[in-house]
Amino acid sequence: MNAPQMTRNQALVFDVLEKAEGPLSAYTILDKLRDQGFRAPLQVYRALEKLLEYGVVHRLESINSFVACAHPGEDCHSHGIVAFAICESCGQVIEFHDHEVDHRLMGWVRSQKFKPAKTTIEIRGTCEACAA
Amino acid sequence: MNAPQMTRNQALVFDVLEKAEGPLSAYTILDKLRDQGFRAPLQVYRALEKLLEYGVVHRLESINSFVACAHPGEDCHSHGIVAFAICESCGQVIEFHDHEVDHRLMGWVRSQKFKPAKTTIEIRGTCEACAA
DNA sequence: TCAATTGCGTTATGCTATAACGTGTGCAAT
DNA sequence: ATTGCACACGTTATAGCATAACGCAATTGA
Ligand SMILES: [Zn+2]
Ligand SMILES: [Zn+2]
Ligand SMILES: [Zn+2]
Ligand SMILES: [Zn+2]
Repeated sequence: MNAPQMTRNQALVFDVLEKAEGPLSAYTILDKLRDQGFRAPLQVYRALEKLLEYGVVHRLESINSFVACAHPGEDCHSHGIVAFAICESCGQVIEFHDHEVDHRLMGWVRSQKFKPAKTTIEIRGTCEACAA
Repeated sequence: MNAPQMTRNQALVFDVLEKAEGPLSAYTILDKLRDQGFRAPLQVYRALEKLLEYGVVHRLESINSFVACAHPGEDCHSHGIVAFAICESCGQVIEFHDHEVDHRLMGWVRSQKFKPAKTTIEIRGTCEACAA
């Protein structure tokens, strides 16, 4: 999925996510866009839905938050499963990919004749900087 | 974490999960336990919190639901990262483990000096029986 | 022009999860 | 026995996350 042309709302939401230090919840995004005329959650969720489709934003299932893709231009859909390490102390997120992990999971999936649609890999813990 | 002795509420919640065909939300569990005297979400969430500690229940982050461990007696904490394949059609969940995946992820984590606390691997898609 | 599609705004609602307070019970130290 | 603590429990209220349903406006393509 390639981004055709972002609408105003999509661009505003994406901009907020790109400039953020870490992942943001939909309601946090909403608050940051009140001055630009955002009034309701749906404005954010509808924009996010498209940005997820375009592959320029990722959803972190384990913390109900969203983050801009760390590999712009590479088209995350093409480089396999995306994994995230989430620091529960500072909120920083590291996005990475591991082809061997993809390979093992897809092997298992094949062996079960399971048809994967969306795969989530999220490691929550403490980043190096935050380590005690 | 080994289960010392379940309280009444914990046993009721666990029983519901064990007898269920698939994962259940906290509120669905609540509804199923109204006849046993459950009135409020906290009764369910508090029981779930303990059951998760004991390792006899897993939380599926991507669908905000809970499922009884498919490998009773093995102590899921001991056999590494737990992964789930979730059929979005019939709701069935397959719990599995792959040491190579663990190994790769833990290798990455070490290389980043990231300290993992809890890792989520969830594959949403369609199971063999539900395939078109 | 007409119909279909898409984005948008608004209101209302539903689902998920926790805060805060108080009660009762079991158990150990004094 | 009394005191203090830990823990489970019950209840009410609130916070946080997400979508349904309606109507309007702009775009596009037949
Ligand atoms: Zn990405
Ligand atoms: Zn950190
Ligand atoms: Zn398990
Ligand atoms: Zn199925």
